[in-house]
Amino acid sequence: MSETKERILAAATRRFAHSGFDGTSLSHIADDVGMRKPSLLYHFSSKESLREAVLTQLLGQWQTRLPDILARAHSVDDRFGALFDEVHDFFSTDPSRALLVMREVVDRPAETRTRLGDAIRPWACIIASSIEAERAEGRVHRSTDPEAYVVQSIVMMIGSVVAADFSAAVFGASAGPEWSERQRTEARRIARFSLFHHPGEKHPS
Amino acid sequence: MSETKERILAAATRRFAHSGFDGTSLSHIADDVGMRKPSLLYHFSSKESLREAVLTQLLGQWQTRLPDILARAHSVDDRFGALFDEVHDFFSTDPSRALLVMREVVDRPAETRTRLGDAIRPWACIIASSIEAERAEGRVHRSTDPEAYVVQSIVMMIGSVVAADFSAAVFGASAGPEWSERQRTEARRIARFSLFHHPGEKHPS
DNA sequence: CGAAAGATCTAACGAATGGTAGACAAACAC
DNA sequence: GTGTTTGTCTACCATTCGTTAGATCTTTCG
Repeated sequence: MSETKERILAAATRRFAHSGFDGTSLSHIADDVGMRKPSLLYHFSSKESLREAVLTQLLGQWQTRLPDILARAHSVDDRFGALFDEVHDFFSTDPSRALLVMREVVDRPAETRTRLGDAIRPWACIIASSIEAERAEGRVHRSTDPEAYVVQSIVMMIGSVVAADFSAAVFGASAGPEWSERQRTEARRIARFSLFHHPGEKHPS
Repeated sequence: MSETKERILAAATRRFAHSGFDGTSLSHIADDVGMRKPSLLYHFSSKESLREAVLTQLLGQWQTRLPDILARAHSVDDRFGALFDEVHDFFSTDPSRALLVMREVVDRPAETRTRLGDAIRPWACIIASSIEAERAEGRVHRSTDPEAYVVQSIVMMIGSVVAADFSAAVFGASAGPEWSERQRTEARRIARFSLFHHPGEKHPS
């Protein structure tokens, strides 16, 4: 892919994530790149094809990182923490990813069910059945619903990234890496404590 | 408010939630109500004022239900479960509410920080400090970050409603009340187990 | 050099959008 | 009855949007 196309794609990704597809005009993107609208359409034949390219790139990045994620989840001692951090990092290092996923889900439900669904289903099912196995052996809470648990975990990761600035304002905290880190830590703690049995640490005294 | 205005407001709420503000034209809303665009603008002077009215109504519904929520959270034995169910019900009984909140957060971050933030801050802080108190007395996990916990809980409730149809498709489940109920139950379980100490139920034998 | 290909530009088009002007009709006030 | 208010309409306007046509400039290649 030519360097120009990549710059257009980067600008479009940022704009679509930030303002939404309908809220972004080709002129906006063209301005970001430093060219005129028709020049942009020379590289991408239509606005729709630009959306396609943005989504394809996002899913590509996801598929590229998948092996790393699964490998680290098997090699490391703390499989759960490693898996959680990897997935969370994918979205938090570039919040545009979280915003794009969320916007696609709500703006184009039908298309997203197949396109995004197919990309997520494999490992979502693997993780769910893995949790189910642990549940059968009594290592995770008996009342756990593995599939619903996976959904809620993903929702927490994406949602907390998307709402980071807003949630910081609610509590009068300054939005930034510190607040994001608190969210990440708490999300991981919630995911872990709600899944595994923990020794009662009541009355630490 | 006149009955006509209410019908317009209802249609606008549905459209804004479903297709977004930018993705909705006044003609769409007018068609839903069964009138022409200028007639609609007779009741709401501009599209922006319509958005304002939709948001005001949503916040009004929230403020109206607040007393019930807090009252039930104090009268009932299971305060936590009652509070969770009340808030969750608010969004799940009318998913448009969840969609609208989310869209406002991502589409108009600056305005939302003050408008929505002011509406949520009071009780979010109350709950957070209430959790903090329980934490100090050792009734909730010591590692809990109360403010971050509240954020994650809200994110779970809103996010799982917004993504309900999509998540059902991922796991091949049929989207519907059954799937929603599984999500709600699991979200509540996650929120509860990650907050309170629980007796080890390992090896139930 | 000269032709071809690649990339960007200006100009414009058709469609859709938010909004306005003003006619028209029904309901109400006096 | 007559005037006024209320509500809906048709027609239109200005703007913006995605897209196309075609000229212009640059680079490549023989």
